[in-house]
Amino acid sequence: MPELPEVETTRRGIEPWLTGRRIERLLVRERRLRWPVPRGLAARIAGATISRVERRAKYLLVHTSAGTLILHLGMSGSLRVLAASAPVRGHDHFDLVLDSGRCLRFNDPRRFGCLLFTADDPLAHPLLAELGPEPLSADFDGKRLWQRARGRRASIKAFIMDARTVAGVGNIYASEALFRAGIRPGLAAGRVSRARMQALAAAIRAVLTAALDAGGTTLRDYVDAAGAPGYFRLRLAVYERAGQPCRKCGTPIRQLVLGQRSSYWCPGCQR
DNA sequence: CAACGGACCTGCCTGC
DNA sequence: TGCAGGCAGGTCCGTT
Repeated sequence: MPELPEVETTRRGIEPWLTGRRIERLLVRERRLRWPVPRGLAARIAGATISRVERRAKYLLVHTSAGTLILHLGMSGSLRVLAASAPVRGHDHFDLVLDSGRCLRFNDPRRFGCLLFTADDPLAHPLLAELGPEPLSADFDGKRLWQRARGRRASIKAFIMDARTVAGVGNIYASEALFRAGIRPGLAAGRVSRARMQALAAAIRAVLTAALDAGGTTLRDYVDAAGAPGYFRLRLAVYERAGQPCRKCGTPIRQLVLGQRSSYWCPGCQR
């Protein structure tokens, strides 16, 4: 799935096509997503005007005059802006049809994504209320990371992938950020020094920014709003590079499983 | 509370 | 060739 850079790339791609448009209708072909698409949502949203498209963590929030659509891409989801008449392909689960003749089409083979709705403040929605700070915002720093890690015995990798610690860091960028910060992924979070947490916060910010500049990472399914892949895969230092030489020191990259997720690291560069 | 395993789902790859 | 098993970018939920 899409982690923060892929979701933000999607947001930037769809936003100009959506803002100011009227929703003609919501066409749901498959309501069985991570949570069922709410019954009656189509009737509720039809005719509403879209005011803006926001991202919080890996959620996309489509603000409209009727309320806010809450979207998540799950592991394999993507959103594209297409002509409303474009031929439907497998796993095209819903279209948000706009008055421009185009539609926002959601495709998700694994159906881990979702389409929900709230008429209230979306940031107060149960799925969003407990999220940690945005990593590219000013209220995210190493001091905060360090304070939260006190007494934690879980691995530093699992710790930074916990959305309550920091929002938007998934499996790829967790490994990549730890490589950049020189920290072994299996180290207990509570044993990482304050100085190294500062380096880690900076590394998270740097890797997400670099990935964003490259349009994200495409491993399998991800495409942006225009159907194009992201090119950060070419620049991954460790992710899915087990056995290959570290680009910095030549040591073979190692793979291990932490919290049921594959993790990659360089024994030469990471302590 | 923190930590862990299971659950949700399809597609693709490997090995027997 | 066919089939079982494992794995994949997320994250909620129930249990220890």
